[in-house]
Amino acid sequence: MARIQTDKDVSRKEVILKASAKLFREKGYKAASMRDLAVKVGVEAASLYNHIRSKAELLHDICFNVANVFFEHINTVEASAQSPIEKLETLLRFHIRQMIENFEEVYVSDREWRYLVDPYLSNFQNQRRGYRKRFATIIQSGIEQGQISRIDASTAVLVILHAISGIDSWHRSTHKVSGEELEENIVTILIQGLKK
Amino acid sequence: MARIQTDKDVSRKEVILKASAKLFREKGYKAASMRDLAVKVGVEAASLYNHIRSKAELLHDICFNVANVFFEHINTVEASAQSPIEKLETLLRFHIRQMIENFEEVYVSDREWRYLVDPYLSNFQNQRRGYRKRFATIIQSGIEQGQISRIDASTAVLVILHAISGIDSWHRSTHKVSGEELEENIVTILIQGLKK
DNA sequence: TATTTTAGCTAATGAGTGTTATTTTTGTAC
DNA sequence: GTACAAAAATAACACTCATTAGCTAAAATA
Repeated sequence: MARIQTDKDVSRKEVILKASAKLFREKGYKAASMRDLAVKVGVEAASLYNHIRSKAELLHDICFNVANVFFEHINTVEASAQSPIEKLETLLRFHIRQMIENFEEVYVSDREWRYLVDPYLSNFQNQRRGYRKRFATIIQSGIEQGQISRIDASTAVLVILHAISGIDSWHRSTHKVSGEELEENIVTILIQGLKK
Repeated sequence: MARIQTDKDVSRKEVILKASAKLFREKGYKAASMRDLAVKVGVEAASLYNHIRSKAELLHDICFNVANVFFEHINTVEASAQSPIEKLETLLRFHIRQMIENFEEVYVSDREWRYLVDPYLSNFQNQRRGYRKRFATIIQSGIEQGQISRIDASTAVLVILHAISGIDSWHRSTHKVSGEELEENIVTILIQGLKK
């Protein structure tokens, strides 16, 4: 009988959550089975239910944990005294770093959220829409102040956010470029492209 | 007994293929069942097998049809007399237009290819790698000719290709921006960002 | 019209799914 | 060592899945 390993403050649920993020990223939420997860954790499938309520709960926790991190960050950015284009760069760099440092969770939250069930699904979609709107508002004020060239702000948001999600390919390929280099390259391409 | 509707030259398999692309885009390959597909086509699930070999075959056909279109296009671009940055713009515009006009198939090929099974999976991955390499080579020669600023070419490819996949959100949302506007916006952001 | 081919149906199969109730084992405090 | 709670295992459940077999009706061909 193999117990779930837990170092210090890490609860068994957190161990399962971490493993599920990796599994969902590798196979996709629907294709990942609780038996797969059990193997990763080193335990029988049914035993997982001593610590979690359902498979859906795992996805839910991953998605909303990630969403909260980004929401807290944009709060501080909006409250700061930076210029629009500086704010934009701060947001962009935060996204890139999150994608690198917290890869599995951010990736799952980005690609698998659609398998959330209501009411969490609608909730998540609303949050997502809200975030993008606030992002677009920053770009819009950059345009109005003449710092950013006259493009459709919401298109710019889509381009930026999806460009960042491209990091997954970098993450999987053999890391020929360092995280710092990657960050600088992306910032160069996207910020320069927006500057007037 | 309800027959599958076919206008003139469209075979019943093609009707099923089209419906499956839409279904796979909406629900994801794994979450989409043959019973779902049967409903969409207006027939019993088992009847589908008079025209197709398997669910896997549908995904395979979608992915490789799309891949072939892009391969043929990059062949003509490489053979053309355009400058690197013009080639880049041509490729970019083609991607955008394909994403708009051929949305379901391109989207599925982009997001669901990982559910292909070997040997098709490896095959597809190799093609994909090859395409990106050729894309990166064009950017690289643009850098060497001083048209494009000195960034990592393969990162630029990732940014561009993923930025385009962001169009799905536009496609789903209420089309507030026209296809042409969208194209111009994206080209502005990405090409200007690369120009020296 | 008679015959063959195509395309649909119903029914069933076996494998895999998330999850549960129940029982057994483990670690810990007295 | 005994008692107790936490965490594991076992076995089973009700479902869904892609796919096959066998049969029938409709369409195409002659």
